[in-house]
Amino acid sequence: MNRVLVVDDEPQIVRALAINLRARRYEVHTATTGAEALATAARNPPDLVILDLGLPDLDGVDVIRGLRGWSSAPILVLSGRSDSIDKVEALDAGADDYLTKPFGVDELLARLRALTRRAGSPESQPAVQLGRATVDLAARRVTYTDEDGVVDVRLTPTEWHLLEVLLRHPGKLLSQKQLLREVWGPGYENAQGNLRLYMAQLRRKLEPDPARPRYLLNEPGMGYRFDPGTDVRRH
Amino acid sequence: MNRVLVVDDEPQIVRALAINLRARRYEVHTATTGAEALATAARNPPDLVILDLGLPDLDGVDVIRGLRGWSSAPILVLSGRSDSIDKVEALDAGADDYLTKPFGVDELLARLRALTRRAGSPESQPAVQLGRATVDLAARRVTYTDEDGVVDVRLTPTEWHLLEVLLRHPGKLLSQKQLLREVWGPGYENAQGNLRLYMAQLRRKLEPDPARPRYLLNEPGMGYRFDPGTDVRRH
DNA sequence: CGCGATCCTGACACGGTCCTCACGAACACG
DNA sequence: CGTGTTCGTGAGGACCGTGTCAGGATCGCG
Repeated sequence: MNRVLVVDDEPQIVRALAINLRARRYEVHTATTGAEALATAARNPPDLVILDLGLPDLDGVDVIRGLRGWSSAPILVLSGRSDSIDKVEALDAGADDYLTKPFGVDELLARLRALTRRAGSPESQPAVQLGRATVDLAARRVTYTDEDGVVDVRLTPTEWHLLEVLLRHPGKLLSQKQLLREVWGPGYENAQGNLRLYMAQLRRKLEPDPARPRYLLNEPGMGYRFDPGTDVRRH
Repeated sequence: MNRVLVVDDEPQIVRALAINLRARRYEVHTATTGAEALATAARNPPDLVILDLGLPDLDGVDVIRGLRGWSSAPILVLSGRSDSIDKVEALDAGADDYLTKPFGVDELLARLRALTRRAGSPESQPAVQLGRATVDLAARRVTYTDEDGVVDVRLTPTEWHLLEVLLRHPGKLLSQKQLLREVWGPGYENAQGNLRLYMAQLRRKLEPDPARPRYLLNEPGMGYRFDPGTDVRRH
């Protein structure tokens, strides 16, 4: 929940933002053109996008549409133009916020917090229990309480990303395509063998009995779902 | 998903916003003080809040906290002050957007659309009841409330597809051809045996008495219909 | 350059799902 | 009462999706 894509045609602005964000524990990827932005986003699907509208190759609105085609990550638009029409177009194309230059870094960071807060809202609780395993989304940490003490469980980046997507939609069934798009980006939608493999690894590391999963469930032909053990049904 | 609470101490601004919003089919409630805002919100829980920070009685941030205590509706803050510190405080207190006066109405409306778009997407839970069975289309999950607790019911992909088509047209009669074309695609329009089989499976899994269906009904020679159980005992 | 961790691909066994076929029941009609 | 049609139900085999393992490619790092 902290991978940010920064897109701006002025390298010094990108650098400045990246430094600020990395200091706040964000994982930052950058791009200076629209095409590069879409390619980078596909390779490392972001949880958050900071997008300058004045790009040399593509119209900013087209970049928004390109991202919205497969990602639902919040998009914060930066722009030098303060015309009302530009803002309306960008927001209606799928952007979530619009900030005109020059801006204060404090304000930018506050708006990013507001966006991530809402994007991750359904899961306001930072720690999720899977039997004996405890997943702390905020701290990025998994512990397993064995018979004699707590043990740290190490997850690879891809395992984290997959687990995060599942845990963010408790009880909801996610199709293979959805999962592949979220974690590996579009273009990997047919790499189902991949998904099976990482699901198996997650089960091996988290489930009490990996052979018969209780939390990371599969519905044949449909997809996967995270079933919180004793959950409060809501509607 | 369209009830808006407008809070501003200047009545003419409230009036102007209310007119604009009502013209766009929003249901508008208003308040001119912080206390009144909290009271009105409690009486008519809003889906969206437009809040001016310069209120006479309460600090705006306190109003935000008061709302956030029980509501997760998006809050858009209006303010005459453009200081960075004010924005950061409001956003970190739980506001979702911050707009400084003077502002364009177009921009305000576009920001409202962006907020409702994101807040409204995870909701809209269309849970359909079929007697003791509950079908959650969004989560793709079916539960059956037995004498002793809730049991998960597993449906195969084709069963889901067929059920989905039926539930999307409540009470409407659908011919065999329509159903076959929708679920199996064109070319299978004569495989009526197929349809009978899967209808039987759905009834076995969902109906209280599969031999005498109450929800998944057949009209001989015509087709099938989903009767949303208004508990009309027919005989 | 070597080493470890991570990521991806291919292959196989198993279980579930899908479809076809066949038969009995209910009903309308002459 | 016989006949035809339509619907419900059961059983069987072909096929697809899933879990799992092994092995190679790639990347980061000392």
